[in-house]
Amino acid sequence: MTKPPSQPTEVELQILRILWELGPSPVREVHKRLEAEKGTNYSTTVKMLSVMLDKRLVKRDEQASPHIYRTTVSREKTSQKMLTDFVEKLYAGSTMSLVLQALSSTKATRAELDEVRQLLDQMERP
Amino acid sequence: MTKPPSQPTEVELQILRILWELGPSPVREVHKRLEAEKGTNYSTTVKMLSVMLDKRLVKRDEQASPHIYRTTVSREKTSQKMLTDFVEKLYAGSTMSLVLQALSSTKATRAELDEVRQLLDQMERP
DNA sequence: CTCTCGTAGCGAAATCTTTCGCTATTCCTC
DNA sequence: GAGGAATAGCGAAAGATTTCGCTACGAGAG
Repeated sequence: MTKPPSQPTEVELQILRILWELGPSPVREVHKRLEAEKGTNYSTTVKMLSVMLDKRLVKRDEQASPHIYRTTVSREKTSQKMLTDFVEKLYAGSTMSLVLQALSSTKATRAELDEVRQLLDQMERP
Repeated sequence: MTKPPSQPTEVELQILRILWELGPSPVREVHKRLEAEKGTNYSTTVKMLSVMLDKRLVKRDEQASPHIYRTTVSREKTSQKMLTDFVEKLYAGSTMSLVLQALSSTKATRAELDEVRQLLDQMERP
């Protein structure tokens, strides 16, 4: 229970994504989405949320009549952490390797490319 | 068994990494590394390799006296696939969002930045 | 007040992944 | 050839994650 908080699991991440998108919501709303994505039972959603509550991935307002769940972790922090982990596992920690691979395997509009260029320039003057 | 081939699991990936690094190797060699990383038993390594054999993640030469295992998937293909999946799950499929986040959260040398610039330029002329 | 429906909570089953004990089998070494 | 060490192979336990059935409670309708 008090382990080093590891990565969210598959379903946990799915739920986090739904909550990030919807904002604080009752189980019912989360369930609607989850069911649409994978056809699982309402009980499953309730249970998963309770598991996530234990892990402190979400918290809830029990005052509100249908309890309202909200994430305790931001999308940015979470994806940052997962990204770091991902880079560590697959690119031996080299973020640049990942960037190069990501870029070279995707199409991008002129505007997007410019945006990246701008960021690169910005990185050069601290 | 005949499911859509999903992502390699944690340990599977660890073993793939070892094999990518060492090249084709007997269990013993893989085990040395794995044990160093997480102190598991020799039997575990054998079993994991056999599971991975079932999943076609590795193949082996049974002629050679200690059997020789080798990956069936390249590091590039695999990381590409995992990257796509990752982007899908966390950035709603937008590779550019990932690139931006990755860049903005890392330090890079001048040379590395230039390398990225070069790639960007290249992407602009089809 | 009683019924019904939406909401909550659990425990336990199902699934997957990881780990290892025990048993062969092979192959040196003496 | 006998004994010992390295190599293989399983099946089953241990763990982790996901799923759901069944029960209970509370609020509003009749």
